[in-house]
Amino acid sequence: MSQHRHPGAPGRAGAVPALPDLPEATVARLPEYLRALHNLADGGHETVSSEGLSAAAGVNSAKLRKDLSHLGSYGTRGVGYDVALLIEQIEYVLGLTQRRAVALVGVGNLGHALAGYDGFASRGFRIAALLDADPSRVGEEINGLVVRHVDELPEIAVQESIAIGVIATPAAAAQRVADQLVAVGVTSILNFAPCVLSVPEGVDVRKVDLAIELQILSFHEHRKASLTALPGGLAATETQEAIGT
Amino acid sequence: MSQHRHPGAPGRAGAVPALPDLPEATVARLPEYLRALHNLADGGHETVSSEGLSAAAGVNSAKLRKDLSHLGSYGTRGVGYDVALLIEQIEYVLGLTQRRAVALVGVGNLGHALAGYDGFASRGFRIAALLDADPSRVGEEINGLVVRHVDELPEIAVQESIAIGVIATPAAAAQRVADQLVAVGVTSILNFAPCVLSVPEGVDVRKVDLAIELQILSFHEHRKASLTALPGGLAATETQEAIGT
DNA sequence: CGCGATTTGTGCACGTCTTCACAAGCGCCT
DNA sequence: AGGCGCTTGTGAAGACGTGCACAAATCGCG
Repeated sequence: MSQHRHPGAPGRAGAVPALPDLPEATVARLPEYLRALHNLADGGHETVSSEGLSAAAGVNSAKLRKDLSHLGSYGTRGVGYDVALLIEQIEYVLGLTQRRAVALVGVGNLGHALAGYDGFASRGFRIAALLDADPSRVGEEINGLVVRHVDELPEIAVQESIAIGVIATPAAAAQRVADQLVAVGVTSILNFAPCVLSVPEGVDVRKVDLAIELQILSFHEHRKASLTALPGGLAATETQEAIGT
Repeated sequence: MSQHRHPGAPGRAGAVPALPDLPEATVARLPEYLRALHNLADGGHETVSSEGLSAAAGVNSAKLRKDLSHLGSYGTRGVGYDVALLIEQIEYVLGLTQRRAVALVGVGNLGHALAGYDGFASRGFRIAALLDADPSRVGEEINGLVVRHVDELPEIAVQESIAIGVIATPAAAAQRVADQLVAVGVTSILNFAPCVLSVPEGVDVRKVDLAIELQILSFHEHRKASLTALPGGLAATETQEAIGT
């Protein structure tokens, strides 16, 4: 594919490709850059400036340049970044060069939607298994996959090389599922259940709580309301989403 | 007792009490504290120490105390925090004393699930309208609500006092929907579409992108794999990923 | 009534993240 | 070849967030 140098993917047999030690904040933005870059590539752009890309990703351009500089020097001064090369680099760093297998546990309301969400497949992931603890749900077919019982996890994990577990169960069941996932060697968990998971060191958990997002918005609504009600108190406190057009 | 002013004393109906100026990081954690507090209250606890609450919320206890101190002084040294009082205070600050009406736009795969998610109702929100641009979806009934066409938004917004808009449409439609929401006065948007929204100043947008969460986990998987490959080389799972040449 | 056990609230130091501003590098045009 | 305009990459400064460690406050008990 590329005759470009691969600083992140050296051919040295046995050597570990030195992953740059990226700041967490940068890691969290890379997927956004990646999405913007794919859009640009689809639009026929071959290069893009930090200004252009940062606008497409909704961030400050200096921040974007600093983020990218952590990956190495893939831009050309006076020109910008090669879109295809940058996509390749970010995908490599994010570990998306291999399609990771995801096990989704909990096929209720939300789980159903996640199972049918094609954004996973289109961005480097493969839902390899649907699991549920409820026997009445086992056997159901969703999107071409048959729901299996969560106790089958050990065999499935080996068979499918599960890399990531997604928990979409009720809160009460989440910790137990997390324990089961950890037991079969899963070290990355995405938790949609509204509860705190306790996992051993070395296991990464990310949490998505839909109600929390609304509550944060509610705070800002409340705050905006109280500000406009105050006489002469129009504080210019911007939030982070000022994306000019 | 302290003669502290109670910024959130819910007794005062007319005047809007000055909201403390909270750090964003604190605001983002308050909902988590609130959830933990509700659990404690259900469990019969009347008071809780910062140590106990922080464990239940999965954070450092010093951080918790600092967060709460921003709300005012609602703890008692030597005792802890009054659970009921703290719930009341946090709910007040987050603006949850009134049940906010949410309009959900996009009743596809994900939208369906969100419409049926009872976590919204149980945490202070009311899904007041389901909207879609697709005429073939209009009229469908989900969870007791009938899907209406998105062009009816203006009337619905007034009728239902919509406070928050949730966008669960495909990315291509999201900006248009956002514009429509802003046009009817919505100033808080939760966006599930994988794209950047451009909105006028004063409108808050929060974004939830499920694939991005997985990609962040993927990075850490990738990183862990490259690290464990260092000593002795047990990385049978991921060695093939460093195909460079 | 005073003392010790307990827990909050916070000053301080440290690390991370953001943003500005600009030198260095690159390509194009004359 | 040389100059000019454009863009990257980065040093430095400041804002923000975190966590330790401890004084101040409170309760219970003898």
